Amino acid sequence: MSGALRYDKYAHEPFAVTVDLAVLTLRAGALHVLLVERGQEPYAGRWALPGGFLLPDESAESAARRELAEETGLADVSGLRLDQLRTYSEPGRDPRMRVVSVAFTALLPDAPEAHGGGDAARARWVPYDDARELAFDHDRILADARTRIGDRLENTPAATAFCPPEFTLGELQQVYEAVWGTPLDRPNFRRKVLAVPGFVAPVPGGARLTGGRGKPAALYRAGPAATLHPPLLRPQREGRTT
Amino acid sequence: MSGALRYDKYAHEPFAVTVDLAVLTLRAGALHVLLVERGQEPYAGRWALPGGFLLPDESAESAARRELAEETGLADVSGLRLDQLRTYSEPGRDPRMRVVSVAFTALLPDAPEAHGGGDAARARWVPYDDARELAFDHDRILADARTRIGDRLENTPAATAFCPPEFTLGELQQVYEAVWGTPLDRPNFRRKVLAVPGFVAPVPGGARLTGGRGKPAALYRAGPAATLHPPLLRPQREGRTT
DNA sequence: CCCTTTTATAGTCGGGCTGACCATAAAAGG
DNA sequence: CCTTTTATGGTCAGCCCGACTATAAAAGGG
Repeated sequence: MSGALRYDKYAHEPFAVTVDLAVLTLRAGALHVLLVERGQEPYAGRWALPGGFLLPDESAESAARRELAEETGLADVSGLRLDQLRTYSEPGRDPRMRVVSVAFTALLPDAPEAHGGGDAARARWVPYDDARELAFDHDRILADARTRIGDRLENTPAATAFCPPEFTLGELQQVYEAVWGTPLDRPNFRRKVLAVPGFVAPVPGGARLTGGRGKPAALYRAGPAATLHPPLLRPQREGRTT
Repeated sequence: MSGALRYDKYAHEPFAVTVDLAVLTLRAGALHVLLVERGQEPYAGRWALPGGFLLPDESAESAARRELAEETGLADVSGLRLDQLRTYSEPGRDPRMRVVSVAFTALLPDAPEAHGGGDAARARWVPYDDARELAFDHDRILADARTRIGDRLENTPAATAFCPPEFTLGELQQVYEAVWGTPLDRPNFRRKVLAVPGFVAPVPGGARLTGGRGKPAALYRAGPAATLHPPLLRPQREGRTT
């Protein structure tokens, strides 16, 4: 380590600060996560969440947005919503030195194929269940991200972030089913979604025809609500003591 | 700033990492927060949330627990639950240098008077509404903490953390009313609390007599549940577009 | 000592939401 | 033309909820 920082009357060791991103999308009805292949030690050749170091004059949110653009080549990063997940600071989570990492979640509609860029040797969308044995403590970060997203689906319109600008209620239901891992009753789901003011709004005149196999579904857009009242609670989670 | 850290092929500026604590309690039916008076610049003489720097070999959670013990002299810090709130990393939040701060919340039963220690010139319990114009961005952290705690009261037994080991349902209701800022109907509150499995359990044989003004209330202890099913939702929050 | 006040607790009742269904509509495919 | 598939509409009983009334058991005051 290089010199200690002088601050008040203490001498403080410096820390490296990074961001990690759990970027989730839905492909073919299954939850996928964006991973990059590490090019160097430690964990060379292992898959990891995209991320990187904070620059001297940017916030963690800015760094997360920059890294996302650099490592994935996504175009519309500016309009994308990033949510802080939590911060991981255990000593030893990076074998080389003290690294404190601020983790974020981001949700995308069905994704353009990612092309690795920046530090990442390669970038790929991986089915959530196949994303195991990641570098560092990224297994845990990813699990925390899924838990958090599942909770947010109950109280916020976050599910619409997985959908294109115009979507059917069937697509929205697929989001809930994929994230919660539970099948839902279609008529009841529709009734509850439409009962929440500001969750979704029908697009003025349209229905979707050519693609569908059955009766064409009505199209909706995300509504103005920031929170869902009443919430869309998951089916019976029993009271876990854990 | 002193030397930059060498990491991978980049040279990274070092950051100072701190923890800040929003420690809340209930006194006389009102929400109070633990504040310390700053002894030095910047913000000398201003009130601030307790906190401090991470040591080289401790996690943010460990640092938060240590700082809480040092600055308040509380005895039972080991059994106390700390929850990560979020991390604040905007450049300029500390006028001297880059400081990234991980904020925590902690909930206490009616509190032993805090005696300042460690860095803090003085430590005091301050009514939540009087805690304004704090140092740094602590106004915002404190507001975020209250929002978070309010949400947690809906889905977790967090409210019991404000109560002594044995408490009445009236005391528990005061917690909800103080945090949410809303009066609740007593019979309905009782019915809902008792309907949640594992939220509270009656203490084997007791009722509380001497202190009370009216009919003595039954005593309860916190139950084993980690989440509340069904949740105790706040009264009609309208769907805010914000 | 009685009566009022205060707090705890029990119960009631109608409306609304929920889950489990059943029914119908509108397309594609053979 | 008939089957399959998906979307959408409707029903119905049960539960939860908010609002409210009633009763019980203590303290306090005249």
